[in-house]
Amino acid sequence: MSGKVKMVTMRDVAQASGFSPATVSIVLNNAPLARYIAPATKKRIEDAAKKLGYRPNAMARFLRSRRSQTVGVMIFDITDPFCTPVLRGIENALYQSSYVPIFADAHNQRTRFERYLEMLLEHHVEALIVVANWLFVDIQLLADLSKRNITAATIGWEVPGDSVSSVMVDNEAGGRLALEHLYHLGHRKIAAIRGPKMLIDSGPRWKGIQKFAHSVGLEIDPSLVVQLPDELEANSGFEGGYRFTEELLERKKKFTAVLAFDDLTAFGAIRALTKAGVKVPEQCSVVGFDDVPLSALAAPSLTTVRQPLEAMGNMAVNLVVEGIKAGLEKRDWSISRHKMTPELVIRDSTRAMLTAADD
Amino acid sequence: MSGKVKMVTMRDVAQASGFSPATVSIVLNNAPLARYIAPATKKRIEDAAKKLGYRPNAMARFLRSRRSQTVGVMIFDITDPFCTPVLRGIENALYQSSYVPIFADAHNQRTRFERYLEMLLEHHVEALIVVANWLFVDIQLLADLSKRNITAATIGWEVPGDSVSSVMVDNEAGGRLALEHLYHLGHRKIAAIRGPKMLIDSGPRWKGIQKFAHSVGLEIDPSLVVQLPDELEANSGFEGGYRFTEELLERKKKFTAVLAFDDLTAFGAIRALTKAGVKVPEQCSVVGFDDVPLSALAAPSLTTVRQPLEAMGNMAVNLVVEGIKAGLEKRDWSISRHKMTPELVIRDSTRAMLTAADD
DNA sequence: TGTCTGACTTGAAACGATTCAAATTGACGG
DNA sequence: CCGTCAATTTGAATCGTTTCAAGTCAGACA
Repeated sequence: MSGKVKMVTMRDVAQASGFSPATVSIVLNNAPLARYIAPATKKRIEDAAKKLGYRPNAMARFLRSRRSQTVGVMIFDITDPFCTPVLRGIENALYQSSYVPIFADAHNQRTRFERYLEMLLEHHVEALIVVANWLFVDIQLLADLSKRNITAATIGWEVPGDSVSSVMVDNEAGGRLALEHLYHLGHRKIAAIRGPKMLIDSGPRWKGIQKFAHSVGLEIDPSLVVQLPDELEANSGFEGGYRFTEELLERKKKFTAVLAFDDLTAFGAIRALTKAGVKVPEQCSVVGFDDVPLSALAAPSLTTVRQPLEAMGNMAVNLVVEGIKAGLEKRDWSISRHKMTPELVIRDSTRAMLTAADD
Repeated sequence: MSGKVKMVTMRDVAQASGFSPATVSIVLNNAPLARYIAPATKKRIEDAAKKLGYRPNAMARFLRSRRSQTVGVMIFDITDPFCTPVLRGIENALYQSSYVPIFADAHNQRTRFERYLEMLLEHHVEALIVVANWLFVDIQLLADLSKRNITAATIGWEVPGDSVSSVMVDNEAGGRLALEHLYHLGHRKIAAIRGPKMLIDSGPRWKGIQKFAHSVGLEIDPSLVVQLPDELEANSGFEGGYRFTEELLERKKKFTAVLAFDDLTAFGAIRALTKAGVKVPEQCSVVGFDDVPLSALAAPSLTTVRQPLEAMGNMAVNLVVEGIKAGLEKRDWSISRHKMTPELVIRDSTRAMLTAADD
């Protein structure tokens, strides 16, 4: 149908401008040597390039310069609403740095993770960013990357050793914020749905809660505490929240607030409460964690502890870009672990206790 | 830190196995010529490759064979919940075909779209898939792609001309399903929030509604119909739904159901109704369109017309993969336009009219 | 013995860019 | 008129694969 358009190569630009390919390369890339090129020459070359519609061939460029302008972005499950803002943050920061993201979604499966890793390596990504929030697969493989001089960063997870940078929220501070909020609203009988043991976030988040409770002399009734099981189903948070809230209700112990492990869990809890005829927030407050996008839209909108997801994506990119630069300049460089500060977002799912209440 | 690991090239495999690079290439790619290679040779080469941990260099391969194993995926706004399932569908299908997606998010901005297009071309993607649901940017540029022999497909939008395939939902059928449902529940005073004029979906969806109304002799009161403005804000659907429902309520005309343009609009409507003290679904039913992931989780969960989003992503990939194949074999090939059938998903935001009602 | 078949393998030329060491040029001081 | 120097520009090698036309070689056949 269409007459195959011949690709415009650097040769063509050289011919058109009357200089050699070497010069063209130097000018168009603004290489160090460009300092010595006469301004008139530069102009002629640039004009020729524009007129011909020259577009550098990223592949050919890589072959010589070892730079693919490409970064692997491995998401463990794009279906999880947590991931979208993070991805946005990553994408945006990469765009600023003129890198192009190669997208991989592991679907929470180890084999898929491995195969994608393989593919990313074949495509010679200059760095790898892994978003691994709700994840039950070990990612030790990442440690090997540093051997190949590929900088890597994880978001929402940490890899032991000193070869992978990471960006996480300060879970302990977040846990504290959540309980503090309920406490100040006057709640004392507080149920809690803890995160699965295997999740890295669960521990610190709970610790923050306990610390605050202790600091104000609040006792958390163990019979009002449940823990999500280790599962890797998508949306298992919602299901879990629903099921365990039902269980809490069946125990017939009174509570006026629920501290959910994350937003999805919170939605599950709200659903269970509503179904049981308990009005949120009138009769029971619920607070989540993460502030995934739908939390603002849901009815009632969710009070939650916000992770700065987009900023975390940004941060991870900045880290690996620094790593890439260091590698190029053969500078020393060491990984870093970032803890971002969470923020309480107050919406409609929590409410102050009526004066009548307490004990 | 780490001792730079030398890359294993095909040369190394050749040396190790005692054959020439040419033979190695033929064997490892299972090229046509492999028919003539002795089985013993194949085995030795494959063993050597495995032992050395050989990994083909995608870039070098491209340079010669013109195959990048790469497909561009341009999303107009990943923040829109509509996009996630589509992306999942695309990713999954590409993975099956051993293509790697290069991810681009236009943020609904023309300049960004153009720049990304440029970058994708530099990376020599073999095809391009564009997800463009809530989009106010013209994508005529896509037509140029066919000149470069790059097959393209759009999801949720159509490009005039015969150079770009497309996958859309059958909006007219969907509109019909929505109204039909409300009608069968006994609703007669139905408010409608139409989509923005510039959106390609708005027209057909409304047409489906009107056709059904006409077929059962239902009159849709024009004073109960509003139309969303042309805006490109993220979540403008939610805002719009909220604002226009408030407006409808102010008009003091009674209605028992709302036909929202899409799910986000529906959530906005529900929020406005709830705020005004109108209970959903007890006093007013609301039906959406799309079935974005959060529709199942929200409270009340949303009755909606489902677009098979993941399948649409799949479909688009199949189309472009066929296009790529045809191009390689120099076969003729022409684009196609697919209309997927929508499906009514009944959840908790709609309810049958009480007998007392009507007129 | 010489030639002819297959049946396998391979040499060498691309592909499009980058990178230095080296070439060219013109001017200038001696 | 020559040597030197600074200011520009370039030749040619190289990156790792793929691709055919062409090579090798053992045995079969005349």
